[in-house]
Amino acid sequence: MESTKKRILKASRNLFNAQGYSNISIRMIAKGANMSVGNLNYHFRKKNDILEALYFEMISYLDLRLDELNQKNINLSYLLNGTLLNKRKMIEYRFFWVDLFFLLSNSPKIKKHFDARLSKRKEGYAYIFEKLIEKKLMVNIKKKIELTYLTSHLINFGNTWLYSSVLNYQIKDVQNHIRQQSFLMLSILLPYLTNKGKREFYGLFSERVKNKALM
Amino acid sequence: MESTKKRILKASRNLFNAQGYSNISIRMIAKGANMSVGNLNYHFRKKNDILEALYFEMISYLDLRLDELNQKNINLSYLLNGTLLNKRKMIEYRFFWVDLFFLLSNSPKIKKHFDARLSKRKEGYAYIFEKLIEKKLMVNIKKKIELTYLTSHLINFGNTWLYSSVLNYQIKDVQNHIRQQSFLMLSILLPYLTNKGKREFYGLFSERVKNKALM
DNA sequence: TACGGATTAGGACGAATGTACTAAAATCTA
DNA sequence: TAGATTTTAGTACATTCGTCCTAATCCGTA
Repeated sequence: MESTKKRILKASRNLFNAQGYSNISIRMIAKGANMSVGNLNYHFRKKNDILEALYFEMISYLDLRLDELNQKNINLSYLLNGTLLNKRKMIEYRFFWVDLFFLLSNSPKIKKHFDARLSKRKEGYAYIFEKLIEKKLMVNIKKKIELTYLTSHLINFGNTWLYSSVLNYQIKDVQNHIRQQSFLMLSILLPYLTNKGKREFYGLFSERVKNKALM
Repeated sequence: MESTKKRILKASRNLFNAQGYSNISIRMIAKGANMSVGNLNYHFRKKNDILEALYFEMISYLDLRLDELNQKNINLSYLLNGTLLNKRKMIEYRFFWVDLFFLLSNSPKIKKHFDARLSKRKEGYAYIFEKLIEKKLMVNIKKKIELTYLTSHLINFGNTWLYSSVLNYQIKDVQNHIRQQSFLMLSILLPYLTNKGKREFYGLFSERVKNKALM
């Protein structure tokens, strides 16, 4: 029972990632999961139910990380690792991030959760800034509008890096790509780091990528 | 003859913007343009032909601006105005930028042009940086990797700001939204501006938005 | 072993899609 | 005005889609 559902979700995810949600039919999923259409329909009455199950599979992981934020020791190394973990999970469900607008407008349930998550993410970044400034890793940004801009850029990057990726590159080495994109994300913060912060950033940088080309 | 094609394109654009390319059928377009399906099919044999016509309608405008870059006097005011113009055009064809990945994968012709455009855009930014540094509006970035990051952020923002917008906001006042997004885009450059550059930026800022809230 | 609910398969249904075809109408040209 | 070409409308076609329905099968339990 349980394993059949998992089997369906796994097949769906693979097919969605390969060809996009709209291009995959119920019949293709059934074939991919080695079962009949009727059986598939027994476990998931609507195609949308599969989408929602996959979304919450992914987002519960991301939410967990967001909720734990205030128990963690925030520094650039932690941020990099967190970003790597998030991006790894996102790329497992990349079909979603590549088609975000369409999928959100087709599922009010997902849309609702996604919207509520936005304000939590903003709070998360405010907390991160606070801690980085405390540790003298980040400069104290005086102008409030600059802080708002910075937050927007980080949030938008989180939503769109995969979308941008599929537009601009053919991703060959997934792990390497995730590393690149994580550094690219952190680089939004870079000009607002103190010298101490910048040293930490470039330390992580040379440690992680070493002799790998970044572009 | 010519005006019939225009009528079809206009109706298509409106419908695509309102409901998305995939959700609009040939029959709906025909109804929107006050003509029969048969007639529509006479002017555009494939639905894809409409998409391609719309794309080149939009992109030829953007390409024009890109090609003229080296004849222009580059400063922050020029950049802001250019960004405003581009965004205005993009929002007229917003269906495209909200569904970019899907549409690119469905039209090799568009995909090819889009890819070729990427390197031209990179060159454009390199030219802009050069001119801004010459005029002591921007600091000379020593680390090459930082310059690469900066370029990526600008290009990705250009591709995804509309995508982000529909995710996070309900756009009510279009003109105001375009202004906000243009400043948000310029703010990517902000930490790399000299004091002179920063003054120019905030000068434009207070001049343009005055008493309008930005967020 | 017999019963009953859970699971599976297969097919049917109605709706919608993009495109092709045909004939009528409108417009242009000589 | 007569003939030819372009434009228009209406319909047909084949396909695909998500979902529903029914009957067969499996499997744990009494």
